[in-house]
Amino acid sequence: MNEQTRKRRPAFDREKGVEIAQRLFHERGYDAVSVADLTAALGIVPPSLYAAYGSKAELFERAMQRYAAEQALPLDEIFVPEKAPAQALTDLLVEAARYYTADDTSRGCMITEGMRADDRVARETATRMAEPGSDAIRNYVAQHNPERATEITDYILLTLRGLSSYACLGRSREKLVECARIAGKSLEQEFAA
Amino acid sequence: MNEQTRKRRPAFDREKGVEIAQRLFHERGYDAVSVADLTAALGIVPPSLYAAYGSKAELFERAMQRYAAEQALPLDEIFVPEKAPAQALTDLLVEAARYYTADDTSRGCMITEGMRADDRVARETATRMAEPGSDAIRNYVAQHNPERATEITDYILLTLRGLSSYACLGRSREKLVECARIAGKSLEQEFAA
DNA sequence: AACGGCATATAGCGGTCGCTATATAGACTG
DNA sequence: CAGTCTATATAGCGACCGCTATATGCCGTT
Repeated sequence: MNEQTRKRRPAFDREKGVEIAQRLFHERGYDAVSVADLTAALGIVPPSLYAAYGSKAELFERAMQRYAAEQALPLDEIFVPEKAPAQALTDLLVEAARYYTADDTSRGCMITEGMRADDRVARETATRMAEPGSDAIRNYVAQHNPERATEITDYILLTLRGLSSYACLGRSREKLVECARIAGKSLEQEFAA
Repeated sequence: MNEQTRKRRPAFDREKGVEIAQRLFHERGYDAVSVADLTAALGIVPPSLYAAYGSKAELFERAMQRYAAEQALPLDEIFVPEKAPAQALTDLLVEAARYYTADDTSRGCMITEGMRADDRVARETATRMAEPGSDAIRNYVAQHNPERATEITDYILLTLRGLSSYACLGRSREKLVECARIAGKSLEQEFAA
């Protein structure tokens, strides 16, 4: 019948494809996005996706790298020396609350949520991507309170997970920011002692 | 060939099936447990599962009800009148930390984690199951600090989600309990003011 | 003992999953 | 222009998904 559909279209934009995949994976999570969803969103067919990215998991990794490069919390700006540690870490939580609610459809932290994927490879990718951020927080805390560094860092990371999870439930930005502020009050006591 | 395999086995224990399903769903989450996993664990074939429970989603609901009945935090014991509110709520967080790490293979809160399932029906079931607990906490907080009840309750619920999420990552009971204690320090300030 | 009802069994439905073998169209090189 | 190479297209692989039509063995009733 309509043989013109076989007409080959021009090569698609790889980087644009990663951007679209990033949005999809962030909105729904690795497991809930199928290769069919991805190819439909990218306007291509499966062999093109595999030729360009290798696999769904590798495309996820590229999407995560793009996310980490563009959406990471600005730790450098938050951890400035002239700021009191408790204030800086509270700012970190509040800023996270804002980041996690910046987009109504892509809520929470893509890396944090990726660590809970059902797919083992995706989970390990996300866990690996999370390490630099965790290390940066741990290092900062250790500079100001080496004795309680582990405990305080765990508290921060746990609260960040709470913020991301709460954001994914659709809770408002105001709610999250208020929770971040309350969580920050514990830090004042930790650094005052 | 071996026609004796057709021999029908005695009826299986429905309640025992719910117990096994509860463990599986808690360990891996709704989406990651297939009907084949369930029937294999129960030692039955799919038609028996559907005859007994209706569907995977309905078996999940029964498993959740069993979990809520057996594993719910003892709010009655924690919210005793003679305890200071900040202390009671800190106890709640610490007790949650212990509950969420009671079993090495079934970590976190089954209801909390169920609220993030990919399947819409399972998610709504979990969300519905979570309401009584949230309401009980909100009522307790409102009795002691009506002006800040919403904010404090959100902070508690968010921290509980953080604890559950951290537990699912395999973090130790000691880590979780310490985080719960740190989180509790914010509450002292909230109720002192 | 005969029988009806039901929970089991076998077998397989239509659908989706991630992924790929093969063919062909277009771009680049000589 | 002819030839080569790559990225597209069609079509479909085997595996698994939740679920079920149908047949049969067992039990309780009479």
